[in-house]
Amino acid sequence: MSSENGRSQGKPPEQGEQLALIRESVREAKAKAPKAKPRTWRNAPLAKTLPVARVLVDKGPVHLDRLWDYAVPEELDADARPGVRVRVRFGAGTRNVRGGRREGGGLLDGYIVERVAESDYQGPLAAIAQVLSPEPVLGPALYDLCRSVADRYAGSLADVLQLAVPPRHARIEAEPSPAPLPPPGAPEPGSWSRYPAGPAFLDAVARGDTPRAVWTALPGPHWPQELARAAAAALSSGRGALVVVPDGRAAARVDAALGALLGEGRHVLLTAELGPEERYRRWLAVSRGAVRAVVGTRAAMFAPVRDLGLVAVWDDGDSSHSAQNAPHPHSREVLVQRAVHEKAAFLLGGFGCTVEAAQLVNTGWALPLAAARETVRAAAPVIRTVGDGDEARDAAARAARLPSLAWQAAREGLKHGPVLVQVPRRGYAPRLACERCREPARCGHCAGPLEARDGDGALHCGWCGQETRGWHCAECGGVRLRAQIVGARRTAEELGRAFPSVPVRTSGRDHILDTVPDRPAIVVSTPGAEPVAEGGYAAALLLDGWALLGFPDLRAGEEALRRWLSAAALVRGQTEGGVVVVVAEPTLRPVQALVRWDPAGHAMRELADRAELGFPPVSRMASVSGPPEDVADLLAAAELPEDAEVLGPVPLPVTAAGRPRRPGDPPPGERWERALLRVRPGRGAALAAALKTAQAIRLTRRDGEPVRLRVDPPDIG
DNA sequence: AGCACGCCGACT
DNA sequence: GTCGGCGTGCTC
Repeated sequence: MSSENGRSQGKPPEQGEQLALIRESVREAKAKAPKAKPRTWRNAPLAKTLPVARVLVDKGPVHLDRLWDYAVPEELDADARPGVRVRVRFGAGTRNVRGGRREGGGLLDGYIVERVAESDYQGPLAAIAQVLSPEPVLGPALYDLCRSVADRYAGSLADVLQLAVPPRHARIEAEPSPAPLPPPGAPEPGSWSRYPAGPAFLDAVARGDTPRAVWTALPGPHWPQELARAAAAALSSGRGALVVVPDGRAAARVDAALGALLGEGRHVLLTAELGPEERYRRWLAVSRGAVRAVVGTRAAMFAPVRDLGLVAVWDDGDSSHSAQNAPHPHSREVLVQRAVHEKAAFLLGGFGCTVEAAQLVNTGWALPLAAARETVRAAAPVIRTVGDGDEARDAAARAARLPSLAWQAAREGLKHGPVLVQVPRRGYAPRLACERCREPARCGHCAGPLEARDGDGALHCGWCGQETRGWHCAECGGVRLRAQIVGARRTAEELGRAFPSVPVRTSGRDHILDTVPDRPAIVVSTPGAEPVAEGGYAAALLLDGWALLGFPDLRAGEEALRRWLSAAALVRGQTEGGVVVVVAEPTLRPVQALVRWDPAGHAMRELADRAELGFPPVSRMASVSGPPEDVADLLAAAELPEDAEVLGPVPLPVTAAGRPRRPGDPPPGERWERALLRVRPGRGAALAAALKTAQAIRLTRRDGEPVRLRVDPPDIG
């Protein structure tokens, strides 16, 4: 890790510096104009000090992403503190009309951002209509955070606020929060001792320093306790801690670990499952400083933890770290910003390693935190690979559609404990098979699985990518194909027949098992839903290699490795006889990284490739999508940074009618295009600002449809 | 987004 | 004259 006064004290990879500068210069220019004495239409009595409130109007016109000055009437002076929710009149109807004055315009919700003595605005100020609640929910730190997140993602402040500030429940606000407990003592390093730099990281956090680390976690069940200890170290320094994990299950485990370490009352769990009222209750406890430590899913990334001492993210490669709502901030990126702005320590951990994490290390912004090679080797299971084409010789293995090696590993493992079988998620990448005899459709060049991309009828090999024309079944001569999705249930049935004396359990999207007992059983699971085995699995079979690696995405390899590592980390270490069999081409890079248990090395090599190709995160990208003429319009109007490269636009696949639409897809039947914009990393803020400005101009003039902007588009490739 | 103002042609 | 088309610009 690095420390605040250490060598790696650098700039974060991306900042809203550019926008901040622009705003600053606008403010300076305005400051030269004589400031008017604040006056209202009716000359109503104003607050004696700081009579002007700078208000962020929520849900106003999207492009009016700025603060508005309102007068603070004397009777609202006490309640109208920075951060409170207010209602204000906003709209053309509020203006003076001829001789008389009329109050028109709608009442809009907003937040007081600050109170100032004078306004830059020359005209008469409208008065704040109402203070909705005296609770200051948008404090200065949270406001600054939302502002910089909006800037980075070319989104509006109001959109970010929607993610960051939960809706109000008056009844909950009326309840008092519990009294804050004194800081706990510094925690023992515990299993952090397995990492050479672990205890030092913990010490630095406990001392009040701000070390930053990218942590490659050892396989096994210790990570929730390790995250809890890191959080406890921050608390012991008198500061707060925030831990963001991908899903509710992981959050519950860290929550339990925090409870075991700190008792009750020093931390809260913040997840969507709580329901709006309980969530607001806990959020308020954090906002009021009654609780200093938070663990939660992505919405918790904005949690207004007081005097933040540590931010931590677990498994940042999991796609649920990206918010579903515009402008789609990613918890890793938001917490990088918070670590810098709020001067907190930073811990990014997982079994895998994303290229973005590798980039943080590569730029020297964070230091690697990993165990010694021999510690890793002992803790990890033995990994064996088997090509998908391997013929099974045993009849039983063939019946279960398992290669011999996988079948043997399962049979052997079942003598010692539960065996995990990871299968592709239904609909993830449908495998094609002969409609008549069910023989899988294979590529004529390399025997890889054929896939139908884009639904345009063309068949491509999932391995070598070559197109196959005029397919016919090698077995029976059939010419019609069907999608053969072998889901968890079918696999479970087949395995049940192959191992009739062993119970078979399944865990998948709709029915997730948390844990399984330490007894022989076959546990079939889709990626991400793997139950924890109490004594570790004796073996695991990873059967979805072709599906994961065949996915046409820049991250396919990284994502396959991440899912394999997550499953394999639940298996006993090799010293306890743990074995993993992965059905995938052994020459492929992610497969080799799994065999060597070297996620960080894999990420570094991926990063080097991306650098060569100019792909993110070595460059910064944004996408513009919409009807072709609107995309062209916006690109023509935008004053892009000089070095910005425009790739495309290219047509997007048309959304088929009736098909469930994923967010970001064009409306059914519409022909949309997408352009990608690329700049070097330091210019990301300038790119976002240019796009946002161009979009705002379009919205003001109301020419054409608004286009969709997305910074860090997820599906490049 | 709304809403008002303003500068044009056709109507009681 | 003046009613109302919608193009343009502002909203503290």
